[in-house]
Amino acid sequence: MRDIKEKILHHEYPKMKLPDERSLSEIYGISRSSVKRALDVLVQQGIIFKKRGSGTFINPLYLKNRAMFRYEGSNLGITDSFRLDGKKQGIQLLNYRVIPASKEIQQDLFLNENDYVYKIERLRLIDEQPFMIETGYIPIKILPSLSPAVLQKSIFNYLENAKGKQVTRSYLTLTVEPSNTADQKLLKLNENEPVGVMAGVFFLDDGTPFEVSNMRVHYKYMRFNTFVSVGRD
Amino acid sequence: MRDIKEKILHHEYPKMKLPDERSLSEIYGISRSSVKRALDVLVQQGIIFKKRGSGTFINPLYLKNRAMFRYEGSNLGITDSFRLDGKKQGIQLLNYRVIPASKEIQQDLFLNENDYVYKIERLRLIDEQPFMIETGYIPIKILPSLSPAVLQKSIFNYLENAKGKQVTRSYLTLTVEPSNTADQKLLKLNENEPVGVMAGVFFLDDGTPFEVSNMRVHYKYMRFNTFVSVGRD
DNA sequence: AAGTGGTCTAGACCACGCG
DNA sequence: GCGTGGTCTAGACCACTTT
Repeated sequence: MRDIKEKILHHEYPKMKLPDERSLSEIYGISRSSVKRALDVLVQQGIIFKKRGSGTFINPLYLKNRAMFRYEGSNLGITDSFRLDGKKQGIQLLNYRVIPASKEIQQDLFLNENDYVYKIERLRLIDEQPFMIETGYIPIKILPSLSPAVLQKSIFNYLENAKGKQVTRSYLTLTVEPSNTADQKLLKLNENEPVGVMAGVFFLDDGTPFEVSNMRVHYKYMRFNTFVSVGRD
Repeated sequence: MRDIKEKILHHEYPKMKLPDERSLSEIYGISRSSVKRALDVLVQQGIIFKKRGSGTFINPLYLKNRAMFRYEGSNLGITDSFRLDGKKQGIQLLNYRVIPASKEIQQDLFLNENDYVYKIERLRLIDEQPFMIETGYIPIKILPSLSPAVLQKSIFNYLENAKGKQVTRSYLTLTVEPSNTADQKLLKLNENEPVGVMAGVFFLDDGTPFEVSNMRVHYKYMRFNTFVSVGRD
């Protein structure tokens, strides 16, 4: 997959068409099924598309306008899902305590009756400008040692560096709401200025639900790019 | 896949856990590979998640979020992307004319200097309730015959039924804005009630950019579910 | 050690598009 | 008719979790 992607970017398929799957399987010395798995990922990323009976083609738009497609579902979490290019990020810890997991959170994180979670409220800033209020719930059994110092930085980075665990997926619901008084105060909004809300669960690479998060985002900073493809139901 | 989805929605897996893949393959009399393909789609849709060594679990958030109108990663287009379970949809044509494509639209739709596009403004309703203002630009050369009658219904369906072309992908940017006076009037919003904006391009299955669209959605009807996974590059 | 998902294989047969 | 992608099979072996 990596090799084919490279070749596409380096224009090594001048006819905008890939070799057929059976040839690719021979070229790379792998089974056709494996070729299919690889190509299906590229389809998902919008890089190629397949036409039954005709072949597999490179999406010209991907080459012409790579910037447009570059989210590629490959950015996740706060640290890089917002366009922070070179801007200075800040985190202000608003509140932080350990509480018993509510019924709802138990359900979302697959916890038991007597499991505890951190409740973490943070204000995120970019270039001194507050742009997001984040409320997160993390099971203490996943991160038994979480200090305020760590919470001033990216929890995801901490997880990866200190624990070798990666946050690889999230299931988020995006909605829109008028701002409430807390939003207005913390995010410096007027009464008629709204927030975007991203709420959901983050998962570790092994599938463990890791955090329930609710993010209220200043509307000017709320921007979400998505490449949608039709599913066959 | 359909059967399992049904069972999930009808809470027929009370432990939030599916049978293991080998059992499913026996239950349905299919190979384990086929079970995997089916489950992988449900994973992609954020309905379930898998934990190697443990099993396959239902995403509790998915059940919670089965609210009214959803725009899912797996569905596209207006007609079926919003889950309109039994509700009556309406379309009101606000405005409709042919204009030269602006520079920006030329770029987005890969048009030439002197190409023309339809500019189509429509108000969408659900159960008599207006919920979205839609402004679309479509090249006349793709749909030379577009009548107001067609515009009262789904353009995507028309494309598929009359022209045999399918809209299979879109690239959308989601943002949040305070409502303007036009929004307030058409969508029956108060001054401090916002709209969600979905703007982007729709593509045909052969990769042709087909429509530039801007959708302003009543905030109560704006709900976007997304399952993000980190790409392995 | 047993159970569960992850990856991969080598092939069969089907459905679609095109010459 | 032939070449192409689509679907499916029946298994092998690996990696991780739980008992």
